Amino acid sequence: MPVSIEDVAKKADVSISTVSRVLNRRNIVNEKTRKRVEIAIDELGYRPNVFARGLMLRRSNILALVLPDLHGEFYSEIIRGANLRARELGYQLMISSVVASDDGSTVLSAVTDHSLVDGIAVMISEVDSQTRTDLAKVKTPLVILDSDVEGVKHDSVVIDQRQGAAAMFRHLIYNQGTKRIVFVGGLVTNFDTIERLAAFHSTMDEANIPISSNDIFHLDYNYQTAFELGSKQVREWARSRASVFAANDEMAAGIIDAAIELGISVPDQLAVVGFDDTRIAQMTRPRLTTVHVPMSSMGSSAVDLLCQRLDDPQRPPTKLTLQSELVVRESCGSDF
Amino acid sequence: MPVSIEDVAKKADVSISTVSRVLNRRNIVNEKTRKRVEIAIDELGYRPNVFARGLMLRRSNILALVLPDLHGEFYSEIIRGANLRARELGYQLMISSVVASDDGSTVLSAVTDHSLVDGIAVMISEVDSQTRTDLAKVKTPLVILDSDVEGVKHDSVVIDQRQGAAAMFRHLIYNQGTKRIVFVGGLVTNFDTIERLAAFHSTMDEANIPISSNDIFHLDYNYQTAFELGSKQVREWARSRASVFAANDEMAAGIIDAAIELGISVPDQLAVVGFDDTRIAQMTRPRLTTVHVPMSSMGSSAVDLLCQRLDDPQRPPTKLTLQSELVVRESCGSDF
DNA sequence: TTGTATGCGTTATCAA
DNA sequence: TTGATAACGCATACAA
Repeated sequence: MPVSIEDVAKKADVSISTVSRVLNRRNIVNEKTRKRVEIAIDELGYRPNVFARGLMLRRSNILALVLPDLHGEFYSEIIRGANLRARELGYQLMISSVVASDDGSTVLSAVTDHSLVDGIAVMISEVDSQTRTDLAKVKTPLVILDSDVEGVKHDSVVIDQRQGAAAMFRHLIYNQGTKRIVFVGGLVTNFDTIERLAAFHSTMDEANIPISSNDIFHLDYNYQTAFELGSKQVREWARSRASVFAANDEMAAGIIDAAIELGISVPDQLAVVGFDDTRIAQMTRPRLTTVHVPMSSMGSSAVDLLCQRLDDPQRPPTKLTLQSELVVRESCGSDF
Repeated sequence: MPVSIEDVAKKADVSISTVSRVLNRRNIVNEKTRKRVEIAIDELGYRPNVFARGLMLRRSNILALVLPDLHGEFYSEIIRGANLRARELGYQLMISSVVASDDGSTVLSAVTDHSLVDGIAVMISEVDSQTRTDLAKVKTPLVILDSDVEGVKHDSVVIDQRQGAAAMFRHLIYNQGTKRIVFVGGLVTNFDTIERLAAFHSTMDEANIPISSNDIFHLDYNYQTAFELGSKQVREWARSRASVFAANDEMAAGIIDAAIELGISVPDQLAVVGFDDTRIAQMTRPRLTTVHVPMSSMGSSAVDLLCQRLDDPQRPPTKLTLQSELVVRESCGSDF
């Protein structure tokens, strides 16, 4: 049933090599016979068999994107960016995500098992040594997204979150006159949280504001848990005129809703800011002051880097740093 | 560099057929030699070449998921469900999405070009005849998501939205006493919109409430446009105690925010309901009354159907209907 | 400019 | 229970 290169050759009355040439290096083949072959290809609806071709070329034109989770706007934007760019460059994208039970190694193997992918973009948010050693073993071109796995000489795309976070803290401190900032982050082991926490400490130091360890919370990036935390804490926070820095927009939204439910006005009585600048940021009331993270660019850049390496394997490892940017909207207030 | 089945054979001092047998039909091979082969495989870190194997088996264990867009919670949940199930069943998932400029055919060809996928799940929201004829040509196992392409005898997964939408309209009419419902849908050509509009008409007929054509709007499923529409219309709607049915949660959120911005209370002065039950539904204030659509089930069911067909190509075409369900929360009010 | 022949790494058939 | 060998569909070095 499937039509092969041989069928085309027969129909066009040429050899299979000629057909192959028409398909690949069009130039060296005679204008007339080329036409004939092309017609045959068209009429037969011939499509080269990817397996056979892959066997020769050792290329599939498939890229893999491995994400820690598929939940939420953040990841879907990365997928979107990656997918778009991949198509532009003539690649297909395979998606994989870590299931709860997985550890880093499972994921990688899940993808590398399919030796067919030409390259893999992996987002690593939790950096443990297991993942690190696993990664070192991979021979397929690899791009690390988000976090930076030291000692592994792969390409990577990272966000300069320290700078974005610092801009946010400074805005809160110097423009809004905040004297106390509550930090609501993700897990302690989460790379993003670590980075933002670092920015938190340095900026507060710089402003000579002490940080109470009671003002640092580690949640899970979800609306619901943030809402629950907010329900308990929001009164006290408001009383001391604190500002709340949530490490993503969802948690910010959760805290805002908790505050409103308790009759505390945001931003008048409590400033709450987010991170990422997902669409949620414009859907809350007040709209979120947040830090814009170029999510879809992360995806497309990862694909770019991957393709560049495929074109030139000798290329020295590149670390691409994307900027994050403070976006001031309403939730941080402007007059207290 | 890549270790082949021959290397393993040499190391284990057997023929390649024995190695192959160990890999596939373990039973017919002697316990001792099997052990030897397995050790060799392990030590060499051998992984069968997917291309060569695919060439023989005509199977890649890759499924494709083609979506009209990658924006938003709705699609990402479908991807999530599909991805999870695919992994459970030992498949990898390839994602493709329609870019704005694409028509239906481009998408399909983009995937089918890679003759390597074992099956394709396509979500079709806009049904035009072009897509229809294109689909008919595809010989790869196909599952149609969401809409129902008549005359094409493929498997499909659809949502019983009429029933969910009808439940919503009835709730509005009989429980909430609404006398006027404003319908805010997507494009006129959009399958979901068509279905829900049908439910709208029949339920209103059933209740003997006339529908003014001025009360039917066709937007684009986005927050922003809904917000803009709301900003213009919301006063008038509230004045006549209308209820607003938005065809997805995002638009409902947009309208609610527009209302609130104009000092109109939801649901006290205006009831607004959504559709889909994405996470947004719980993040608005008031929380959205909406219709739950089993998004991740759509994804996983599509994968299921695909795999079932792969196992049994003769199987008669199956149409799987997933139920939608009214979820009453706060935005529809309960006392007017 | 075109055709012939070889090999890519598997699985499957058939003999041993 | 094992091994030799023929496909699978394609790209390519080499010959014509």
